[in-house]
Amino acid sequence: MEPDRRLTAQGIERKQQLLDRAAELFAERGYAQTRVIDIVRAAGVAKGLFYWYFENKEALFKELAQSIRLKLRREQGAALDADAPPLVNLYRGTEASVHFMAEHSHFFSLLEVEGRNFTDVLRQGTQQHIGDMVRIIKAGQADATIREEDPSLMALGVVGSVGHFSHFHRTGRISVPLDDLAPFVARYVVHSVAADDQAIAAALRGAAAAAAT
Amino acid sequence: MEPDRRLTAQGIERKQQLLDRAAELFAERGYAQTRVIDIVRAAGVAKGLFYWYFENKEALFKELAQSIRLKLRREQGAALDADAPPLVNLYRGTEASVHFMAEHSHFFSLLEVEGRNFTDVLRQGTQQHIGDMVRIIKAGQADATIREEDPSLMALGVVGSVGHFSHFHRTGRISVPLDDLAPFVARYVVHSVAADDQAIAAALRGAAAAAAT
Amino acid sequence: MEPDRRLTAQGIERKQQLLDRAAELFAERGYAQTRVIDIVRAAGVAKGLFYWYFENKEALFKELAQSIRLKLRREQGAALDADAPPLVNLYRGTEASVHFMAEHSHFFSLLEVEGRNFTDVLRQGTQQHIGDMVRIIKAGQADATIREEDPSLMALGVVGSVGHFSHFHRTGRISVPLDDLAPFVARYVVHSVAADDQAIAAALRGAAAAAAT
Amino acid sequence: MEPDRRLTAQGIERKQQLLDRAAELFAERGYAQTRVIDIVRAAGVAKGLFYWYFENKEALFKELAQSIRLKLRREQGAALDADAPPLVNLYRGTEASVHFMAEHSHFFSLLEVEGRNFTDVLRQGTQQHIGDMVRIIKAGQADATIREEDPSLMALGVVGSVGHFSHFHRTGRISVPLDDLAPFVARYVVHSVAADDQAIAAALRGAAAAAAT
DNA sequence: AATGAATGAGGATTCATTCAT
DNA sequence: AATGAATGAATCCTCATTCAT
Repeated sequence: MEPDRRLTAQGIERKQQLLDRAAELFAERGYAQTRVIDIVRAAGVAKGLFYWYFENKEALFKELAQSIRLKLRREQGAALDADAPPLVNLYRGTEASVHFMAEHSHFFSLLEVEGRNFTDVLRQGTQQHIGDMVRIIKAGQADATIREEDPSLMALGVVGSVGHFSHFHRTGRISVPLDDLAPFVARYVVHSVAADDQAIAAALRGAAAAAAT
Repeated sequence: MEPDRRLTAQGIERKQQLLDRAAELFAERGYAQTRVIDIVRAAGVAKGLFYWYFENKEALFKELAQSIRLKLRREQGAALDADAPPLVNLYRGTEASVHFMAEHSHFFSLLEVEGRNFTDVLRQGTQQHIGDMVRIIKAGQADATIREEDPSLMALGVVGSVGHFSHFHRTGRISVPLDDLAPFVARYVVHSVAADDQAIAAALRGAAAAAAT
Repeated sequence: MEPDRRLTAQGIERKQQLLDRAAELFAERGYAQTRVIDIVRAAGVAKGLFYWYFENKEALFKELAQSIRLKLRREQGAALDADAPPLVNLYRGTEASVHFMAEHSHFFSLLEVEGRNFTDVLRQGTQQHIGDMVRIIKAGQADATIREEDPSLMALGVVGSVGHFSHFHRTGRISVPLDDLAPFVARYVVHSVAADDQAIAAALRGAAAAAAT
Repeated sequence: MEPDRRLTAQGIERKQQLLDRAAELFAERGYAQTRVIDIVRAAGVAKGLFYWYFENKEALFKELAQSIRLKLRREQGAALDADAPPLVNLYRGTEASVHFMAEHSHFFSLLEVEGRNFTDVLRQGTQQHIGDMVRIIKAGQADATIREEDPSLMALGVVGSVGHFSHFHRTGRISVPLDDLAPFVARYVVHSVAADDQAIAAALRGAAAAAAT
């Protein structure tokens, strides 16, 4: 009816259970194919209880969206280091992103499966990420290590590659272990945007050095 | 039960009507949110007729999938030229693909929205495309114009980039006109996989020459 | 609309085809489970043609009922011979009935399956048969070869036995060949109604003698 | 999907309500002519509840079949007494069966109307009954009170007679009161199978003596 | 808080019948 | 006469949501 009640510790846990199970099921089968009864069963509670914690199925979905939004936002800043050379930063950020997306494959599956209903989250989520990328790319163009093309397009290219490789890894299309895949993707995007052979060589050296620390 | 009948010209047209309207509606709202009655209304026929042409809703969906698969395959073959240097082939194939996907954004929206239900189509559809890419990449590695990395991964990178840029274009995230975007993407993937500056320069020159013909 | 038209020879044949196929299918699966399309397919004609010959599905059924009614009536008188001793008559009539029902198992299956819709046929059909039986039984009671019980009940017993054994034979429950079954049933009903051992012995002797002719 | 839940007393009652109403309606109009909504209306509950208790319409039907089967089996065991002389046992069993079938005419109408769909139930249900009969008949042949004929055929004859007389009584063809009909049928089947006059006389005496207890 | 029974709107599918050719 | 495409009423079943306990 108007679930907005103050919850006990137990209640919070229960609710989280429901959210988590729902996220899994939505990611697996999609929103429409997941019945409320599937969710409550997975969470081991009675059907009626669902409506104690959530107004309805859609409300749960929105809450899920909100929580994903938060999670993404929290993690994002961490990956980049403003002081490193742009291409090295790009390399390391990419490597980190691939790892991050693999760890939360769950959420990203859901985002993909129900992308239509997550338009805003996807926009907002990538918005910031892309903004970061654009800044790095512009810096690289300034010191001539990144080639002169529309920075926004290149940023989309980078973000897209990370997303795609992660997707393929998540869905079993790529069987290469994550620890090999992440540096591969990093090299891949560096090549995609770098100005020339020299810039590439320097970036890879820099990344190796940073990793050695 | 049995729709597999031989159809008259009129019948083929009617059936295509239904397929087209369904594709539109599925792309707009998704499979589950599209009722059979919505499809027949959009096509201007009675509900019962749907079942004259299709076994059921799912069968129509599969036929749609099949037709997309065919379209892709047909187009892909045409784009490539076995005799050209690998990187030039890659360039031109990429450019063509971006155009093709933009022209059929309809279908590709559907593929994305209902990807989960198209798993097999997507697999099979991209399978061949990726196979072509792998072959090109291996040829490039043989003549040292493409760098030495796992060819399958690089192929996925190329195919993924095309897909992602197309998606961004389709969803309005990219406002650059298609005639500028396609060569940009082609350059982008050439950079992603090329062995060195020299190979890139040669490829771009080759592509320009071919285009001038 | 108003199929009552004068039919050509071809037309009569076609119509009979439809009736025959329908009878088979109704007997196999029942009326409701038989679709019009099943009937026309079995008869090898187009669906629309059905309605040229019959007002609708129910009308066909009624015509079928009518034709069964006629067939039964025509056959019935033939089996009995007024001059023979009652028990011999009973014996021979029973034997003949078992054969007759086996030959037309088709119709009887239909009668059973759709008994509810054949109430009148069943009534009328058995009415006469039972009437004949009652007459025989009364004759037997008059000459003390059949025991003194309600003649109608005994007649029902005899008719019921014939029907039941035929049914079991038709449905494969009885694997005894028809030429053994028929005399068995005849003996069985003679025992059921005969007054005493002596009457039975005489009847069996009489039947054997008649058969020898 | 899953109805197999443990039910509360209330639930059992509700479910029985549905079963009973369904049995009535099926017997009246037949399975196909009875809509789910007719059943729930007759039971005074909402449509959806039907599917809480039953997987689907067919499942209810099968459960009905099962319950009839059980009822028959239970009753049949009770009617027979292993120690009595075979023909007496036959007499008494027959009498009891006629009463039983009259009391549950409901179910038996259903069995007849939907016999085609109850094939397995009918088989299994009568299987045991006939098995019992065969045993009795063999015992009777052993002590020479039942004539030497195929025991299975005779058993079918006995069971058939009971069924047929019950049917005629149920459908109003026989107006004799049940308390007169039952002994008549018992006498009838005794005559059908007995070896000779002496055996019959003994059986009738035995049955009368047992009834006097 | 918790349960699970109860409700009913919504949507897919079937099939007798009609109709244009 | 004949065809097979077209129609839509009828019916089964699903599932989100509500409710009594």
